[in-house]
Amino acid sequence: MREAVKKIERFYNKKKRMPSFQEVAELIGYKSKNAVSKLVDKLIEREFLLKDEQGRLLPGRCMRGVQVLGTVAAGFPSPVEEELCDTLSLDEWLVPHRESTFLLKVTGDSMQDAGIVEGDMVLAERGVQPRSGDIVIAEIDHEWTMKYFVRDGAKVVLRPGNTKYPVLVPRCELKIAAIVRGVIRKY
Amino acid sequence: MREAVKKIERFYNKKKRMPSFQEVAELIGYKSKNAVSKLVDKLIEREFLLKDEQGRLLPGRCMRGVQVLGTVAAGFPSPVEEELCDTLSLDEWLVPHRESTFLLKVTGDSMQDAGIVEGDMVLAERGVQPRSGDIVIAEIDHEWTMKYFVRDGAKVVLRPGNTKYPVLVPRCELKIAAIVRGVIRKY
DNA sequence: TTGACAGGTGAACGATTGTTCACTATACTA
DNA sequence: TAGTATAGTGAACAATCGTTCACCTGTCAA
Repeated sequence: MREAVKKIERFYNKKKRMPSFQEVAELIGYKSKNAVSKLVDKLIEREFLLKDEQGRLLPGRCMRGVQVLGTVAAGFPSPVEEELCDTLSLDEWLVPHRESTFLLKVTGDSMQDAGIVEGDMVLAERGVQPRSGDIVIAEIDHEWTMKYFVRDGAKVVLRPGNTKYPVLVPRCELKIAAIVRGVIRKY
Repeated sequence: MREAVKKIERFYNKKKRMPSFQEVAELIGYKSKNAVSKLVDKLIEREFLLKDEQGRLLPGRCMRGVQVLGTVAAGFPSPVEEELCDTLSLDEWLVPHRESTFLLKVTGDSMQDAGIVEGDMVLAERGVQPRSGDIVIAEIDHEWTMKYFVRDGAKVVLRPGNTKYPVLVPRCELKIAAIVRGVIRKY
């Protein structure tokens, strides 16, 4: 049962598509597609799988993404609780609009107080109106930089997340290219 | 051409499976599957799509994931360069082993010098041998915490990423549950 | 001992799959 | 003006799809 889900999952990760009923049969060791049909019904009930309108298999919520557990400081979930956990696809969670989103590598330490350090990847979204306090990717006086976007009365300034650096006041022009939607660091 | 890719991409994101040739025809406005067949051949050549061994469509590298651009401080890519960019699936990039990886919400500020602040999500992987300098999720003297794992001679200590807090030396027992593989922050 | 039931087999079904062929229309080249 | 790719149509093809039916096992409770 649980074993079958894992095998289907492996198939999906390798081939990047869901198996057919016949392939599931071969995967598990069944000799009949009917056995698969009954198994699939149960897996759908437990949300491991989905079916499209033509009966083909689709990955359920449990097939893609990462398990989400509790919090670090507030204690660690027991193995029993883990079974009840939710799963989350990083792509779907972090990237609502694929076309206008892109990834940018960070250099410099001008945003380190915001927890963004050299080597981090930044998820930025184009074509969104920035609000005061947002972190933005901007072109100020023909130079590209990442800073806090702050509306100070009628004026707009770019404030770094590091007291070592000065607040930038646009002299001739300020173009907001994108706002930062997320930060990703990989060790 | 580019339009067709976008329509297929939308189909894939919505239905979580690739369309059949007939569905592509309806999507684009073709009345013949053969027209699709010829179009697909070209899209495969440009790596927008793939085919499996049975001729079905698979998402190519360009269909999933986020565009990766240059660096922030080192200048901003021009629109021409963007076309040459690579794409990256966050799930595949950050989660090599789905079964042993999980997501944990961070509370407290004990790792803020490492750029991990309250509210961040931490990607942790179970069952890996920690090396000195790794950030780990550990149970020290029956309490769960996230700290640097430091091998100090023969002894092992847990060092926080914040000078406000003391270095933890395990009194009775220290269990390393997982090592931190990544940090994710969403605004 | 009997009955019900869950789990699996095997075969047949219509529907849909991707492929292929002959054919038409448009656009561009020589 | 004739010739040649390019792009799309429409129909036929075998193969595969998921579904469904009757049937064969065990297992467990009454």
